[in-house]
Amino acid sequence: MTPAPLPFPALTAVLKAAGEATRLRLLMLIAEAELTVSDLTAILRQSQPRLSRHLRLLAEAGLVERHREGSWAFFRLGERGSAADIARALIARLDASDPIIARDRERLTAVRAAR
Amino acid sequence: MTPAPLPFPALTAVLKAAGEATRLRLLMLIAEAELTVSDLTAILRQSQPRLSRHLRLLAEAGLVERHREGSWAFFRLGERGSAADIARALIARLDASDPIIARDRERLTAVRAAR
DNA sequence: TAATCGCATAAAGATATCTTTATATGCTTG
DNA sequence: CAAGCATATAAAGATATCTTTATGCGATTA
Repeated sequence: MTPAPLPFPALTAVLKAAGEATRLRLLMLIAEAELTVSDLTAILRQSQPRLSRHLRLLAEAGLVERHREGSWAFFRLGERGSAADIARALIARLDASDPIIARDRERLTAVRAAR
Repeated sequence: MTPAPLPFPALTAVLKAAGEATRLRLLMLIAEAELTVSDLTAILRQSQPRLSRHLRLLAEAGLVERHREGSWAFFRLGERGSAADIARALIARLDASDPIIARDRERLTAVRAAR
């Protein structure tokens, strides 16, 4: 099954959203687990408003989905068949041994363990 | 054969380069034919310095290759196995019936006919 | 219910990116 | 070789994006 084609403005938005270091790191993490904003601040060591904004941009581009549970906001990759397929394809091309990514993943493991 | 993985900074650069409307249009066109800067200015109706700059950014990200022939600069997609594979994958997800893209392609046909 | 937690958002400031304008260089052609 | 063509690049101005700081609000907890 070939992926659903995106109109030009939608594809531009997806790439613009993914083409920023912090947001790409967020995508990598969210692809591995459903995570909350505070999980992500703990992993990336960046301010909560900063990450909230980046997460909003990712959601607006259709790359991630947000769902609230009580007071937490969980993020996960968008459905298969959506723009998030592009995120999956990109992640597959990322060198997992890259130090930035490897460190983020270590911290992700720590955060998950601390649950 | 799975595509060569990119380090995190390289992937960020690729997405940043592709995530801009004019550059994405350039990629679409260059994927179809080797084109010169003046071909591209005729198709996109944008100024020569503007396109030269966008082309440079695409080349720096490894998406396109430039080669000079006399006084012309031809652009084509980068080799298979390089970052340009991502460009190919993105193009495959673009809705070819999108009006912007369709119009660009018509003009591309006209430019090729005028050779 | 008062205090805290988790999150969102807006305003202001800082930074980056984009576009135009002007100019330079190397071909090519008359 | 003079003129025009194809391209590149830099400076300046315009615009967009990002980050911090401040604040608000609903949910949770003491």
